[in-house]
Formats: sequence, structure tokens, C-alpha cells
Amino acid sequence: MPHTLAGGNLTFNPLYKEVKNRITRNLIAGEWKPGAAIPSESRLAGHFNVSVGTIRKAIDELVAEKILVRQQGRGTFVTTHSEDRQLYYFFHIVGKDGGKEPPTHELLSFRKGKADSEEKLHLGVSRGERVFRIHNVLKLVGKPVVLDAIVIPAARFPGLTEAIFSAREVTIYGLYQARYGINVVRISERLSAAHPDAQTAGVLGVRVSTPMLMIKRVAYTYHDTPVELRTSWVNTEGHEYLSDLWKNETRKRGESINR
Amino acid sequence: MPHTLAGGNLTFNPLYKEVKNRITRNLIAGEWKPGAAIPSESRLAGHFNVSVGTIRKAIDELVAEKILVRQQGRGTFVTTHSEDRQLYYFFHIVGKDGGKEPPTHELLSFRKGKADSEEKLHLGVSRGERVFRIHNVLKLVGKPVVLDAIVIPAARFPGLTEAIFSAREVTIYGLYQARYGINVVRISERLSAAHPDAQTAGVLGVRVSTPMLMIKRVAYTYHDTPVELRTSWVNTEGHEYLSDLWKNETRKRGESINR
DNA sequence: TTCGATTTGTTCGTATGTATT
DNA sequence: TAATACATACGAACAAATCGA
Repeated sequence: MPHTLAGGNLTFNPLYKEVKNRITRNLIAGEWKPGAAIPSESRLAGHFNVSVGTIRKAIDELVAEKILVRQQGRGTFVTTHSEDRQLYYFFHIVGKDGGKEPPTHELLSFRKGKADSEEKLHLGVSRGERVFRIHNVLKLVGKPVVLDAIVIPAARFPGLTEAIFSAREVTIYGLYQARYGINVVRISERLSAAHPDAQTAGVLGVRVSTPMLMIKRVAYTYHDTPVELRTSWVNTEGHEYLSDLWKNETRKRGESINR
Repeated sequence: MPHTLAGGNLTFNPLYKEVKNRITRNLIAGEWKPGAAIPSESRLAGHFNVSVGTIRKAIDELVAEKILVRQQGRGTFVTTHSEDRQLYYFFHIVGKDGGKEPPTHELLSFRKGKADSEEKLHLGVSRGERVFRIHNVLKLVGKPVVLDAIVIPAARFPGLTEAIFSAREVTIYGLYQARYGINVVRISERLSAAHPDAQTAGVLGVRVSTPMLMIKRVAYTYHDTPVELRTSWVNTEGHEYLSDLWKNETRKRGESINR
């Protein structure tokens, strides 16, 4: 006999997967906003008519996907891109001499255009659909290090203007989140080495013969829906790209290891 | 009052963390070998004198870290580097035109040397300690694409010879695992773009003016112990480096989403 | 500062379902 | 078919962190 999830359950998924989907749908609908707490586990258990353990298992997965964060004694919250911790989660450029520095940004251009075939492929838009094209420079310790060419479908960002974009006080994903309720939860990046074109080299203050890191990123929101395509050129003379698979994810601060 | 984990528990960690540490120590000791099944959950529960739920929570984390894999109805197994699934987990080079191709390899050189300061830093060996230096070319569709310069501490690989290394029928990490019980469970990579030196360019069949991807990797075994330092040069004319954070990790095949 | 209510974290136990051998 | 092993789901109790009265 199938289960009795309040509201009906037409699939053959385990109960906790259904609960997870319902929670995700609430997040998509903007019912629970980034930074805010979702209802407590016991309340959700009552609401969905399942046990607390089932709720916990659903939330466990969403926490593992960094869509929610738990805080003992406080509650469970929707992940924000404006917090320091989350700010650097998708930012992989670090100084070769050590730590991560606070970046500053400068908007180079903000234009409207039509999606080309590559954008159609990766962004899931139809050919010729309106997109915003944004060029942004990222500076570390005052020096330009990364040039981003960002493409987003205009339909998802109604009313976005150059002024809004450049006046933001948070990260770009923080802007998507705060103003449009679009929560970037996963990125996929493809890296290669190449020589920059003259314009890119000029902006970043390098010669066109300098080998640079080129990154093509697709950013996704819930349910693996693509929302942004970004091509980055990185000057790796003083910085590098760090790929550190789940360092400090399962293990936390000050945990005894007793070998 | 602290808990009563059989054998004593001197720390203030949660029980399941202790259980996790004990299991990990058994893996380090080689008591449970890669590919083999560990005792069943109920048996472990009896052995450690804890509930099955606590065992499950410990194993959950080890599964998330890809140190163990579960198979319903069969048991829980120590992850192997020789299985196809696992083979590509640390291998991030893919063709620009799509899929991952089966790589072939060619050993270029195999020498003994002494650790320099960089190796001392990242490999956790003392200065001047004996290391093996191995140069290996990786070919995709017959063409050389990656040149690896591998450094490993000789003390951890007693009796390793060029013949053994080149005669391996599995991946390099599969060799470490099968012959020395060293299980690489995590890697950290730092990527930058650079021009190759003449020798590297020669081996990979490119000009020295070709921008290439340079990757510095540290491979770790249990408890974040470094075991290998590797510098790779990648020709990204036909291939690229894929960084796809936990795609398909939480979600499995054919799972209904019902938006 | 203390206390109590709330919320997540840990641990236990039980029952039942599903996959494998 | 039966035994075994993991997967799901339920419920209960207490610990630990947080927050406001």
C-alpha cells in the first residue's frame, strides 16, 4: 500500500523524497525566502503527516546540497548568497601566496541581445530569445584579475537595468536571489587555457601572448534549471583556480580524530 | 555521563563519530580491504555495542565521502579505484566534443630522488627524504593530451619498480590501492595557465607558445594524509577540465521530480 | 543572571519493505 | 523459498544550543 502524504502522493518515490520535492517546490514558489527560517521539523512533520525522522531525512539531503542550512537551537534556513560563508562557495580563485582576498568589481558594459546557438544549448532558451549581456571585471588587491562575460535570459530578470546591476551591494548571485528570487544552487565549469583577445588582454593589463585560464560556467537553480552562462578569463600570474572537492564538508571544526 | 562504546571512548565526540573513526582505523589497518564487504550493520552494532541507527549514521558519512559504497541486499563495500565508476571520479579531463574516452598511458621515466622544499611542504615528508619521480603520458584517442609528473614518498611504496608501475592493469591509484593498501580518497587541485617548457611541449606535440593548463594536485588518503604530489600539463586544444560539483550525487537514476 | 520554551542533534528501539544470493 | 542485508518509516527520550522573558 502506498503512503498517505497529506495532499496525495501519486509517485512511487519514498516518502522522504516526496517531502523533499514539496519543500523544494515551496522554495521555488518563493514561499520560504532566502535567509528566512522554514517551519520547524515537528511542524513540518505535522503538516505533511509524516514522522519527524522522515522530515529530517528530506532536510538532510537539502542540507547536503547546500540548499538549506541547519542551526541547532535556532532552526533551518534557506541558504543565502550574501553571507560570507556562502559568498565564496562558488568562487574558486585564490591568491598563489595563500588566502582569499575580498574582491571588488567594476561593470564594463550592460547590453541587451539575442541568444546565439551556444547560449540556446546551455541556457535552455529558444534561439533569438532576449538576453542580457554583461561584462564585469573582478579586482583582487586593486588589480584586475578576472573578466566575466555574463549572459542571462531577460525573461527571468524583468526590469533589470545597468544601474541596478552596478549598484548592488552583494555578489551577483546575491542580486539574482534578493531581487528575482533566483537561487543559484549548483555550477558546472569547463576550464581550458588560451590566449586572450586584444580587448580582454587590454582590460586585464596583460599581453595577448599571456596564457590565460578560460572558464565556461553554467549556473543552475533548483531542479537543475540553468539560469546563467558565464565566460571568465583569469590572469593566473598571481592567482589560481582551486578545486578542493568537499574539503571540510562532512568534517567540522575541532572534531577529534583519535587515530 | 559519556557513552559506553565497547573498548572505551575517551573523547567528547558523538557516538557515531567515534564509530566512524573506528571504522576508518580498520580501513587504514587494512583489516577491511578495498572491494571487500565490511561487516553488516547489525553485526557492527553488536560489535560496537550501539544501535543500528548509530552505525548507519557513521556509514552514511563514509558513503558521502566515497570511502564506502552501499548495495541494498548485498552489503557495504570499501571503495575501489579499479571499478569504472570510481575510475573517473578523480579524472576531470573530457573531450570538448562530449564524452569521456578510455585513456591509455605510457611511462616516460621512473627515477629515485630526494624531496625538495615544495614536496616537503605538500607531501608532509622531511627535506631530502627519498621519493619516486615518475613521468607518465596520458593519451586520449591515441593522441598525447596530459603529461603527469608524479612524486611519491619511497617509504610508503616499498619495492616499487619501473616494471611494476608500467605493468599495471589499472589506474595509478588502483595500483597504490591494490599493492600498497593506500586508498586515495580525496584530491585538491590548483589550476593555472602557462606556457610549457620545451620538453613538455615536445612530448605533447605542441609548440612552446601554446597556452596549456597546469594542474598541481595533492592526493590524500584517510585522515587527510597526503600521499602523492602530481603536476599535470594538459593540452586543452581538444579537451577541457570539468568541474561539476556533486552532479548526480544526492539524486539517483530515474527519480521522479513532479514539479 | 536565571529560567523556560523552542529547535535541532544524538541515540535508542521496532517494524516493515526491497534487493540479493 | 528462505536467509541476509540494506532502505524506509515510525516513535520516543534526552542532550545541546538559542533566545527572550
